[in-house]
Amino acid sequence: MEANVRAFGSTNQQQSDDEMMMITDVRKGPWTLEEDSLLMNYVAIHGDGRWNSVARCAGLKRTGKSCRLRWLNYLRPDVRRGNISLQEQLTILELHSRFGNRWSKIAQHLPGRTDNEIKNYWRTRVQKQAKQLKCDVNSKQFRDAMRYVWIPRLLERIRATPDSSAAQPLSVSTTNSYTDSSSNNHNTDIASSTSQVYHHHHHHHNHNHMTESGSDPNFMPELSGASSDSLDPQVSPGSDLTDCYNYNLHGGGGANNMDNSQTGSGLYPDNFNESWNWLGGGDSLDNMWNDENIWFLQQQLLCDDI
DNA sequence: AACTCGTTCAACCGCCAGTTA
DNA sequence: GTAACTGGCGGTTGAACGAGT
Repeated sequence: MEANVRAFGSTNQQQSDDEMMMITDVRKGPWTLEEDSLLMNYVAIHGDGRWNSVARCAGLKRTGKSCRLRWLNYLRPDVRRGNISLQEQLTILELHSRFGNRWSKIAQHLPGRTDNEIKNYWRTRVQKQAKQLKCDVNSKQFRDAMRYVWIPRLLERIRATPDSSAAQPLSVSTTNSYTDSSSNNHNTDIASSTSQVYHHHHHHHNHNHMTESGSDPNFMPELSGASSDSLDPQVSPGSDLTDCYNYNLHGGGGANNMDNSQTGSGLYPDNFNESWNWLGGGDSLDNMWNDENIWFLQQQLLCDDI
């Protein structure tokens, strides 16, 4: 699995990486326990930054970039990995609508989360749903789906969730303890030190029956004040956005702004209803845009100005 | 049991902007 | 001014895993 690969390339940067490594073999691939230990110990003493120097002085046959990535995404003390809370999901959706694929910008508003994790979340969860809806993740249809469905439903779920009832044991490492993180490994032979890969899987399908609502077309700008910065981290029992789909556009008898006139106008793909219906559900869809919800949004606006 | 397939996520790559000599 | 260096970013890849058959 591990690979000692002679670095090569045509750019100046890659050449500099080569030179930094004294034209020796550069290790690539998963980090070993020993490498993590070397890096953590070095950073603990000397601090981070100057990553090429870190790699060299710590005795790691890694590029500075690799060390930086490992530290930022895995080893640093405040990194959080694992289940993404409802608030975090909400924040990601909202911030992505504002910033697009500027993952680091989004990550700034999610303490402990890395741009890499948010990017992975988006690609694996959100883009998957776009694919199921047979629309492009950047399409208006999909943006509207987020605006009118996911975000209202997330808000509803957040509101409906007592402070701790939605929280599952945080399956993330909140410290840089190698023991903590490795304890989450699945079938990883730590002793072999050939890989130290953390895996966790979300297989929650906690299909709550929530209300859904259509909403003000200006919803997103108003919601733009929301930020997880001001919210306690919670862990969603299901970070999969499908949890938010559990409703029936036409069933359940609820009012819905995504009515036939909209779906028939090309705003939503032909299979839109089917894409939602596969999740089941059938709740009342009205009342989302009631005073309480507006109040909730206003509170979020007050909490943070991004 | 063995195989295929889909999902997840750690880690890599190329590019670029900022900094330094 | 500029070439080299460094770090940050977004896109992509592929190994590991679970589920399904």
